[in-house]
Amino acid sequence: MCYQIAKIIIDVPTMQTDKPFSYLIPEELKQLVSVGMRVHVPFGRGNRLMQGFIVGLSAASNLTELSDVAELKAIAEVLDFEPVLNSEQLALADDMRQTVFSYKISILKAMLPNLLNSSYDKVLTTADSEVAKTYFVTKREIHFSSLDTKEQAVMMKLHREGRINMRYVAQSKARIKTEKRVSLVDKLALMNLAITSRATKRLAMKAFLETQPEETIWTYSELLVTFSRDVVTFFVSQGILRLTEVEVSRSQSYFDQVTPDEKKQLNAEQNRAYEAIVQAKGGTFLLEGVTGSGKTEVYLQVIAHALAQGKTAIMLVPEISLTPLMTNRFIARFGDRVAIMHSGLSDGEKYDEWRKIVSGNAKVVVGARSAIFVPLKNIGTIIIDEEHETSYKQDSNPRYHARDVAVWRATYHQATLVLGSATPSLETRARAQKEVYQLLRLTHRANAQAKIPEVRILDMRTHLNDQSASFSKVLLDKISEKIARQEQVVLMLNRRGYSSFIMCRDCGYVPDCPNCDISLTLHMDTKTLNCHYCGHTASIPYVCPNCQSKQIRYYGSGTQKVEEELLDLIPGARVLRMDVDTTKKKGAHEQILSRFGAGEADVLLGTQMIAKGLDFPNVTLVGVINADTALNLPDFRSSERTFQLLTQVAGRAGRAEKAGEVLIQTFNPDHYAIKLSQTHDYEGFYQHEMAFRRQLNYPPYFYTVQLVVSHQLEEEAVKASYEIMSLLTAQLTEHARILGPIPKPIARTHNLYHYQLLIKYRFEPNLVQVLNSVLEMTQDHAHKKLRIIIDNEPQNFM
DNA sequence: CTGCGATGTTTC
DNA sequence: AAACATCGCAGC
Repeated sequence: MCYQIAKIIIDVPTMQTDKPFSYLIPEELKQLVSVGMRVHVPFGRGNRLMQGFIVGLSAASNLTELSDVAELKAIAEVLDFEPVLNSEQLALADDMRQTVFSYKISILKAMLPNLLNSSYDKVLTTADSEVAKTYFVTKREIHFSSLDTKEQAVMMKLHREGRINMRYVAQSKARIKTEKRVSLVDKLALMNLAITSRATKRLAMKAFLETQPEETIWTYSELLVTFSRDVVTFFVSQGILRLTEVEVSRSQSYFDQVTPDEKKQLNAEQNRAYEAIVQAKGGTFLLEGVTGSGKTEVYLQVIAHALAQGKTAIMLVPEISLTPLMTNRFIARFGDRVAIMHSGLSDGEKYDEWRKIVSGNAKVVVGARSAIFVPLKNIGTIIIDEEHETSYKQDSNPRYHARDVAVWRATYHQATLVLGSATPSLETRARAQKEVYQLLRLTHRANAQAKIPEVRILDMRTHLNDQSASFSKVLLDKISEKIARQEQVVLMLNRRGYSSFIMCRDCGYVPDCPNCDISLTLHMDTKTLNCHYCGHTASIPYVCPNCQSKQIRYYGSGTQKVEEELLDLIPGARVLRMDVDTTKKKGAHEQILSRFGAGEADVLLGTQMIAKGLDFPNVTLVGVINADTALNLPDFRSSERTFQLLTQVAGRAGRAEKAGEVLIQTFNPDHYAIKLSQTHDYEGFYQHEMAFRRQLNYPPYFYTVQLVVSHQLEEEAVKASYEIMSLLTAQLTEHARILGPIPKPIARTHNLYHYQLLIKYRFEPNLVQVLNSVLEMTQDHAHKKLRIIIDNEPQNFM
């Protein structure tokens, strides 16, 4: 069969272009192309080159939609020797298009490492000698993207006048890793260089360089350890040092540092779960195991079993748990058959890991959400740890849930799917109840000496402490006691609703973002006020714009403030703080944890991020400063979140032979989410919460779809959301409930007003069709500038 | 009538 | 997304 025409999805994410376009396959490419490859094709009136994916091939005779084959344009370039998307991934994308309301191209791109996305540019040349003299002095060609907007405007004008030629280029991004090197090129100049005695840093570097022979080469980063960037730049500008970039390989070295380990003996419960999973031919399991019950060991052995069968495995963990500590357990067990996929990797490293998977060298993939798409063949098992984590749902397009993709892929491969958690999501637990999933329980800690910690709830209304807003006396005394016994303490601050800001002490003025309905966040590192939604920055005022007072005070983040208070109350306590501020730098997260593990601090104070997976035997006290801040959020899952968080963090205490204690401070001691976490009673919580969900028709009894309508003008947003609501009411069955439209909790961001609608339904055969008609409606003439987001099973309502 | 900016249309 | 077409309006 000789195919002449390729169906191609173009890299333009709009409704109108969300369909395959037909292109001729030039004779010389006929042997090269196949489905799943990337190509560059001329697109649109200007024939600019765009990347596309071949999703189908056909003979010319099958072409019915166009009258003349000659009207088709031809593929310009084939980018791959082998398809980058296999048939499974293409089929998955087809199905996801039906459930995830996002464009096909966005779904396809989500499946691939970023490096495989082309970058686009225009190259300018000129035959006009006058233009050449003014603009093309140093080079014959100019890359459009290298110009600033003013210059770009000039070039556009010259192009319109026909004095400049424009050529489109599209490029698959560079795959070469480089490293900056610094070499000493002119020692003579160094000797003659006069530096004033006040420039001590420069003098220090000069003195150092004088001891080095000419032609010495350092890596840039190595020099930066001792000298600041400014100083190095100074010597470069003097022509004494030269900066160069060299290619280096991204070879993985992380396997060498890990000592291999052997499988551990499973206890009776673990073994029962293991046997149930490996005996099964496919199907989904819910592994509900208390914190510390050894779920990971079960996962490891399930994976080992799959490998022994010649199959492969995907292991998903939440991004935040994807630490070297965690991945090393997999590397220790499976060696270089493991590929790691997480956001900390550079695009190049991700690409290398992806290559390792495509080539078949990796058999086990450990990664965060997006790792669910990896092109492993012959998958035997997929495991999702901490399956209740909301980070498995992507909160930007394409809004897929990794759990749903996992179910699809497990079915495709007839693989077993294991969902593990100490506190499963209600949706999952309910499916286990209905025996859609098979429920397996681990009720004991794997380490027989480790006991489930004792939890005390402190009613902050009766434990108020005049010395401190954050700490009750009971908690303070306990912390001091533990420090005295040289044991360690983990303190968690439920951060939601806290961030640093500035406020006028006299009139209470708090600066807010001009584009969004939210106050600006203080960033001490840049000394600016930033908006977390739209990125707007403003400088810190010295004088209150409202009352001209100079009494402007800085309010630190919750953790910062609590740290200050703690140091005030227990002088000499060694505290490590872990929050967004202290973990911004790459590797900072691990560094803090390893310092704490090494006993360099008595107290680890942090936000939610310390609730997961930490395993420090010397931690005997866990304190929760404010258990309830998430409880009052306008989200029907707030109780579930609170219960999960408290249970997770309580699990950090008493991991070894020393008994652990947990103290939870709260203003809502009678709330069931808090009370039931005291007894680690997940099943009790499940029953209670299910009754609540049933009463209010929330998931898992009902499915939900959220629609968010945004427009610059509030009345337009309101108008459109009412139109959508009437469309929905007319087309859905009378069993569907439509809530709203109501303004979003943060009603305005990016200068757009947001209104939301929530559809709750149990069975709506036409739902996909109806929602697509909503999408079409919003593309209408009358609805320009209207933005709409359709979120199937939303996880966040903020 | 010319020249532009804003707005709309189309992309195999 | 971005080029190109079209519309409408200011300036002569």
